Amino acid sequence: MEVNGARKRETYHHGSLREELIDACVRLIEAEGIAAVSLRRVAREAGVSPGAPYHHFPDRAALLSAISARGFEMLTADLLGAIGTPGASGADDVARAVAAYVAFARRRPGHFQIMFRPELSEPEKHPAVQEAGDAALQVLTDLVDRLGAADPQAMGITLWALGHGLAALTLDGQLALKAVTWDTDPEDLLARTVGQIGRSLDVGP
Amino acid sequence: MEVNGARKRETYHHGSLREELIDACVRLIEAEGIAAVSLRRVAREAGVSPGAPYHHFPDRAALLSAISARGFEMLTADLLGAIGTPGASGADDVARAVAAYVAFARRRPGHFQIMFRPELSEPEKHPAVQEAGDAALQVLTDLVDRLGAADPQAMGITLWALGHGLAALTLDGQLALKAVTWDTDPEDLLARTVGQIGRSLDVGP
DNA sequence: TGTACATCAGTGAACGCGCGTTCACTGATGTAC
DNA sequence: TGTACATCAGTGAACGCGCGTTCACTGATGTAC
Repeated sequence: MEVNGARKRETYHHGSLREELIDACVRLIEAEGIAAVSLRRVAREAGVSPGAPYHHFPDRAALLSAISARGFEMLTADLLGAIGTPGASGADDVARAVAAYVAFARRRPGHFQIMFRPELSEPEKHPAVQEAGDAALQVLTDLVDRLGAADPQAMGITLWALGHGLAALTLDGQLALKAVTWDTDPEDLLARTVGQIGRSLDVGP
Repeated sequence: MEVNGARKRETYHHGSLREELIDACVRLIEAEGIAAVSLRRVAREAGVSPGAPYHHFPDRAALLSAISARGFEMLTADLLGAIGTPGASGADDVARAVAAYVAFARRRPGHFQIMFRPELSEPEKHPAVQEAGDAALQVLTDLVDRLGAADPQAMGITLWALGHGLAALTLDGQLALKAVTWDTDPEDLLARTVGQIGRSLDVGP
């Protein structure tokens, strides 16, 4: 029944139920897909009763938007880490940023899926999500700005779209399907594509 | 209650309920978002009883995958139309294809959202969806192949990711949010980005 | 250290709801003669 | 043209289910004195 990690507590109070609910929700998406997510199910996975989450989140959307905001923060950190290498060229950094974006989506598919399903997390009610999303994009626009792009906003959006599109197609399984059609290895196809982007995208100046 | 077009029939038989269900579902997503979609609701919008759809689709996923397949077919047609202009340069065609992809997503947001939510349409049960998706991508790889790309597969995926990422960010409202942050016009930001892509993406040879 | 008491964080039963799907049925339509 | 009959495409009630959320409750914990 439970996906993972749901064992009896020996104390009445959980101690860190808020964190545990977040973890359980992410685990659940990764194991059974986003369609399996409900507050009741997440509570069950965390080993508590259906009402317990309401002591930590006002409603379902609040849990999901907490996950979303944290996801954007982690993405920001990953992007910053990827482009920090000293001595790397501009093209290197662009390819690294795109690769980091895709890697994030693969390593944290649960977060990633919630981040881009606004109908679930109702971000209009949770400004922290939007701020965290802004910060992630800011990393990309700062990068292309530093590289002398003529229109850093447009170039930043381009990078974001590239990373996002590649990540979405990978997670959806579309990339794997094409790999089958072309009788090639999906990992190799992805690596070639990221490499291609680094070589053929001219950021400027 | 009903979103649109749901009026009393004067005949007992509908005549074209299959088409009407598809239309009603697309209309519903566009009006209330994908979270509002259920078979019962779609039937209500179409003005028939909850059991009626089962004379036309074996289950809910079959309706959604019919929409998905049709969406991919329309996308393929749009892409072919966009790059058919005689005398256009390679860079023109690349920008045109990306613009057409985004335009499709905006003109048919209902279709687009279903096409890329495989957990709803269960494409593994409906091979027609995958074939239609393959055909759409084929247009892009054929294009870059014609332009002499060194690795048409990688370049085709790159174009797809660009179009897809831009479309997804636009539909999610992320692009509009950034436009607010930057105090600029979303339409202008999108147009600049598409133009940027045409100028800075070097397809080869 | 002990005790009274407020507060916190759980339980579990209950609510009303809409869902996907099934089924016996019936009205409308098409076909054979 | 009329009639018998098969088939098609609806109806509407019913099924069991899981959902989000509420609520009175209770066990555990923290604090003041």
